[in-house]
Amino acid sequence: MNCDCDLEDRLDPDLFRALSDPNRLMILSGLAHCCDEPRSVSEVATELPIDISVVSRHLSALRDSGVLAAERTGRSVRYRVRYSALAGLLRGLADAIEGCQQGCCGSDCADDSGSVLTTVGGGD
Amino acid sequence: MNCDCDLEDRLDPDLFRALSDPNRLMILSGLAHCCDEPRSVSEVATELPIDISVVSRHLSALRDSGVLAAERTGRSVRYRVRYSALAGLLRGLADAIEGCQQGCCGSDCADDSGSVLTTVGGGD
DNA sequence: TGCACGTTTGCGCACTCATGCAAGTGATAT
DNA sequence: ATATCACTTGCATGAGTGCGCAAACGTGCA
Repeated sequence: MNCDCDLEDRLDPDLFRALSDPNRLMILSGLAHCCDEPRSVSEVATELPIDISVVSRHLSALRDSGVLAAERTGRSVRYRVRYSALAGLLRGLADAIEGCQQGCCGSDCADDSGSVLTTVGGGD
Repeated sequence: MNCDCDLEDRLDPDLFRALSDPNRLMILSGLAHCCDEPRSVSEVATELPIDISVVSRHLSALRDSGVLAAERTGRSVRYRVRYSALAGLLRGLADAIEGCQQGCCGSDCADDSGSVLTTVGGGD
């Protein structure tokens, strides 16, 4: 597919996988409301009904997928949300998706090119 | 948390769950490059190395999560990408995340309000 | 009515994953 | 050095999921 929208490169299963668990989303939401103020593992764990070892694993998963950043201070590890990176990823994905709709790809799929024009603005 | 960014409402585990499988993402990417031209289950299945019954299940999952729209024409079911809905969801989520960073929430987390200003522009 | 086609669903299997507990690691304080 | 604190890492278990095969379902055609 001769397309310039880079959609398949932006569709990362690992990122969505990290965001597919309710407890991980609660962790992300809680950290996001901290206004860039980092939180330690034990602080995050106090707000959740799961074992602190599980929280540690969830935080590591969110860090590995690029959602959170970790920083060691003394004997505690403080996590914070990578706001700009995450928002940028989501916006880039939104742009790539809408770019595909407007016919960025070549001739392999657009077997009737007129439909592109007739459906602009009328979709979902 | 007295926050007006609606972050936890936008963080839907089911949506991310639907996007967490590589084969489902290949289906979505393939359909997105069709420029709003619907594809039937069997047409989608020809481009994937998995059984058509599995493809049918994947398409249903993507439809249930709001990513795809389905329409029956004769004895075939044609799926298409809900470009605007999906892009809008992602942009709304990006806005909500960045809104949290800039201190939309109240006093429960921002225990030193000065850090909000000093970290603007210097994040991740 | 009978048949062919496209799609969906039941079922079993293999695999992944979230969870809790316990043990291990690293850093600080006494 | 020893103890304590914060976090991480095996390990086992139960739940969830992707997969293929076969049967069922729905639709259109002869």
